[in-house]
Amino acid sequence: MTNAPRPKLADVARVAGVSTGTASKALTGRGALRRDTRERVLAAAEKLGYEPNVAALGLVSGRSYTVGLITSDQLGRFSVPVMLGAEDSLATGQMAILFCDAREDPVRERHWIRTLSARNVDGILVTSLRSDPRPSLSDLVSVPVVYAYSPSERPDDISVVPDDAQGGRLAGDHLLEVGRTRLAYVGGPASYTASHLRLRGFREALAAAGLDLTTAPLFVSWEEEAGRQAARMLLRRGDEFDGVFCASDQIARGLIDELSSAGVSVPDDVAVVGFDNWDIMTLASRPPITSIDMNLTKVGDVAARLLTEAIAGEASPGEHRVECTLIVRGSTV
Amino acid sequence: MTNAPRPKLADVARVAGVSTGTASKALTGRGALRRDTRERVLAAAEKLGYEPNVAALGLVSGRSYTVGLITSDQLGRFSVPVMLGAEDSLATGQMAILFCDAREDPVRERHWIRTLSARNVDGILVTSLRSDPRPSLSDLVSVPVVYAYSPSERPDDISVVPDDAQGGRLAGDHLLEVGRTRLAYVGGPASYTASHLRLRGFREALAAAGLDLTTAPLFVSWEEEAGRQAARMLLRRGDEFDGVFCASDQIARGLIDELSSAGVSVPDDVAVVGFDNWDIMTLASRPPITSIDMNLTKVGDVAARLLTEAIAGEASPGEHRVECTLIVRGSTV
DNA sequence: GTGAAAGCGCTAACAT
DNA sequence: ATGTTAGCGCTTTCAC
Repeated sequence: MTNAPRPKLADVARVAGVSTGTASKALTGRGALRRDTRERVLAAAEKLGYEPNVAALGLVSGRSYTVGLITSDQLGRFSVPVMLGAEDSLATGQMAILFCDAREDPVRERHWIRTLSARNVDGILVTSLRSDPRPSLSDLVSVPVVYAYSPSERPDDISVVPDDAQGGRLAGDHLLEVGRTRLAYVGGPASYTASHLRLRGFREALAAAGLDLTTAPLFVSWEEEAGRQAARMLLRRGDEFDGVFCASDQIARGLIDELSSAGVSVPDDVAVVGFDNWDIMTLASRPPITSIDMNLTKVGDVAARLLTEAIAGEASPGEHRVECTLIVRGSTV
Repeated sequence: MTNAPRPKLADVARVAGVSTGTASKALTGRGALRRDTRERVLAAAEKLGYEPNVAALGLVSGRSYTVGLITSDQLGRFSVPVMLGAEDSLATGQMAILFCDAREDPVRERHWIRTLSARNVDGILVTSLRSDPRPSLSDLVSVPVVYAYSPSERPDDISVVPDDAQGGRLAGDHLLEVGRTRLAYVGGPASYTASHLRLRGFREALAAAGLDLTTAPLFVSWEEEAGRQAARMLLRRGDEFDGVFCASDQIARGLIDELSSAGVSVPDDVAVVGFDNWDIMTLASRPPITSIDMNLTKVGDVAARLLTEAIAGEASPGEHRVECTLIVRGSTV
């Protein structure tokens, strides 16, 4: 707990032998000043370790150099990379981030909206766990809002989402490349948009090769146990299959586990592709799982960039998609 | 993007037919006012949807009603619950949280310290992934700092940590209760304080029953694969054992997996207790894993409370420990 | 090119 | 009990 009150502009001005007005111009770079005056001020500021008081800046500019980050859903594996990506690009722009956890609760969300508006935030970033569209906040606030991961219901809002369909295509292309032709799909719950988008992309890839799924798509829950069940169902059906695309790494891990127990070799008999590229799952599985990475950090980064632009008055409405990436591991090669 | 400039105190005062000074007294509850005057002001504020401008408050009070939350380590599974716990108790106190990710990088940490001081934060919460002591920030800042999860090196700083030793005792007591007497310990890397504290507590529990480990403690890495290796080592040693305490759920899962493959039944032949209570691991394992929960949300909550107190001038220096909890599942019963 | 002064929204002394 | 006013730290006209 060091003390010594922080130096203010008046201190800098005094040390530099100028008025506060001049010091301000020198520090902000606005207005016309003699070179040596400017340098004297800069030197004084440096010497004193001067940092402008953000509250004062905010009062005069009406801005806060702060954005709100509302996580509308259980904060977890998905939101965190998005947050970090956003933080990175906002922080380099001198923006600070107010962290607001709304826990899927509209009441808490309202509370945060009020708080953020009282704090004059320059913009708001909204992120959720589910990739399904969420209600727009645009009518409630007077600053730009960008939705990351889970898009707004309103198409003219600014949203950034992973390209699930393209991820599905990657999975399909890869399985075809490693010579698989009798393919199955195990999605998450049918209530999730992502389950369908990933399937659609997967089918598009197969269609481009003149193929389709060998056996009807399965929709289960996201967990490992669901993957085990799915494996049992596929085996029981009796349809021959040599490749499976699972909509989560957890499903993939459970499925691989059960296939192995049943004497089916992965990848020799059946190649498996997962989704999420969650290393805790992909690397712990035997064999490790080939997976689709949603590049969530990039999602956050792009969202933050768009927010910064929107704050500057350059809006780019609509849904922006971030490409997925294929990570090849032992479950397919 | 609703517009309409936010009402200010002057607007409230005008509507209520009083001066701004009076309106301020009514709203803050300070000073003496006639009851109906106060109510008129309150009604006007309510009607206009008035929220005080935080920048102005900050300028006059020198406070910001904001705390910085610095995550000094890769933000992940451990930091997130701590953050959420902290958020919860700070938000109810009208405090907002500035989210600062320092990524284990001292340079970034310095950057944030400067930023936070420019923003006049009222206090700082520091959280890290590792439970080993970290360098103190006290000499760099002029506001209270509380360290959550990873304590400060300086014993007179305020730190909040999970009680690893007590967690180890819980594990020991439980294994004894379910009738196990030939016990082994598999820790994380020896470089982690937590590996030793958990072992110490475990041994204390055994000692209280006149026992000690049957076989020398193992120190491996935290992952599943390490658990598998540990299982092989224990089996190879040939020492008989009927209970194992693992310092992470990942280790426990790998160990259970390998024991099962080797024909050793869990929990019939060997009971296993994990640590972290990470459901992705504990529930996906077969059998599900009995584990020790560090109550990280509580750690964050306590840290936030202590920070609030410290800001109010009531310091409670020292290391505060939060108790762990035993969660019983199929791997021991 | 530089300084003086007003004003951002609010609170707290001080008048009345 | 209420109104008036100074001032928090800064930027920005407006004079000089």
